[in-house]
Amino acid sequence: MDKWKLYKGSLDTIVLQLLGQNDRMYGYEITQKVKEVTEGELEIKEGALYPALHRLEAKGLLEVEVDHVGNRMRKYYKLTEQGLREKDNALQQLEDYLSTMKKLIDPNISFG
Amino acid sequence: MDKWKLYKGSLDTIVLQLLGQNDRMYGYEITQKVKEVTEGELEIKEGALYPALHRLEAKGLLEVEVDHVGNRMRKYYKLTEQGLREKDNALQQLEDYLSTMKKLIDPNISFG
DNA sequence: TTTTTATACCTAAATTATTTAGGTATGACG
DNA sequence: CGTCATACCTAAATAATTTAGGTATAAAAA
Repeated sequence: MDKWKLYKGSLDTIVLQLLGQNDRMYGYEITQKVKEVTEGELEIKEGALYPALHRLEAKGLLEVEVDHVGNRMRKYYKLTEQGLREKDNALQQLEDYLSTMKKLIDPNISFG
Repeated sequence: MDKWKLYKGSLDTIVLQLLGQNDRMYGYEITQKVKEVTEGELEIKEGALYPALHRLEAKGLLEVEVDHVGNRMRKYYKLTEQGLREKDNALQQLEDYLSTMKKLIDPNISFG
């Protein structure tokens, strides 16, 4: 489905937001959390998520901590101070996006 | 600015919506209308718009009528019947996008 | 016990939507 | 005469995603 084409560009925002709510999370956990919270409506692909995490880390917005559960690796990510600011920024951008779309699409829509 | 990265994927929706409101419009007019309605917040690039119009036409969502004002060409686009349905569909998708983002981002946001 | 499913990480190639950066030409204004 | 607004267009580069793999451990099912 190309049903989710609107999400293009939203992944970073989602990741930053979840890490704002949960202090630290690992990649696989994020995919599951998103599926759970959205009741299966949105599925984050690993092929999109892992590169995104690496990108955000490279930009200094996330920091990593590698843990082990048994023999299995987990890479926990958390917001840096800069990431915290960027999270708020991303939220503001989402609101701006909304208000702009509203202007373009009103009066047909009820953004509730 | 990558400020508008969230708009990626929204262009078709915007075009369909404007044509739902205005019966027929030509490309340049759309760029101006968007600038006007959003008070300069969003600027549709011609390099994005014209290919999008051609794509939507190829999909059978728009039909063209070529007019002339003096010697200058205008290609007016209007929704086909299929385009009208797809317009409503796109609107629904936008609302779905919103409700999904709300689930992910609540309780921090007030989508008003 | 063997196979499958879930967990957990990853990358490369293809796809898609955009921006950037042009090009062509007419008409209006100074 | 030159510049700016109008009006169309495309090609190359950029960016974010999907698709389609790969590796390996742990748990559940057959």
